[in-house]
Amino acid sequence: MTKDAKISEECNAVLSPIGDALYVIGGKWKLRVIVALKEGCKRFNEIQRTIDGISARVLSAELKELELNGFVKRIVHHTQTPVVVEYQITPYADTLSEVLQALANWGTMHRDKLRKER
Amino acid sequence: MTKDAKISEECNAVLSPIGDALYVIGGKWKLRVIVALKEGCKRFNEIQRTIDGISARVLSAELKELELNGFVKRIVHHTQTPVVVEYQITPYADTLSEVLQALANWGTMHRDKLRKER
DNA sequence: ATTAGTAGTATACAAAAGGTTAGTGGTAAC
DNA sequence: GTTACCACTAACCTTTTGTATACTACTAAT
Repeated sequence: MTKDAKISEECNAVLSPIGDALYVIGGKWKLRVIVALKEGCKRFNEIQRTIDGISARVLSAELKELELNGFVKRIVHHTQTPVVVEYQITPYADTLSEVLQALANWGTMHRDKLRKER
Repeated sequence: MTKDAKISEECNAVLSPIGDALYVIGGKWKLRVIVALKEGCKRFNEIQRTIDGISARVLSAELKELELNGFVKRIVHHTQTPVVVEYQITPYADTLSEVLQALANWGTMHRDKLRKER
């Protein structure tokens, strides 16, 4: 096996799961929406107010994708009019806690580093 | 303090560091490039061959950004012509190991789950 | 009666990200 | 002598992502 092929093989053992992960939770908003739901947001407008800068159109699309991937459950309460819609995180979303923790830790560390450098 | 304001405050304590992290290492390619370099890739074309689907134009841009953020060092060897360029990961890139590990673990788990569901 | 809130969708547009193709100027292998 | 490798870059195009505005249809507060 050539050197290149060996590197490539080892690489892909790490690259492809990371690719799989980024495929579902990558992008600007997905993790943020999950965090917002985790922290107790349930209603559409509540989520939008919490996540700075997200538009209704994008939030709507993100919620749909997250539902498709099993992170979120959409519950419609027909008990009264107008309809009340509630979004719940599923237990599967909890499997992301390590990823979220690692990202939050690193983000905090990185910001501190930038502050000291200036 | 209202309920919404409280949720919002707690949320942002987690959301803003995650936002900071995604700002520098978010996007389709950054983490992949870092992994490739970590695993021993050093040369431009070698990296491009390893990361499936990346174009020279995009790789070039990603490497520049990574250099700017202190993850990568670009070293030009003028010893011979044509010039040989080497990319090295910096120790700062190692601070990402927890994030990478968490993502790779989750990606592996997620793929297994999808395989079983089908 | 007006205003705001609910949970979105439709439309149109702008910006960002990424892909494709071609090309540089040299060297080294077939 | 043709081809391929090296490390890119420029120009151009497409796709993705996001923004802004308006709208629905109903309720509750001012």
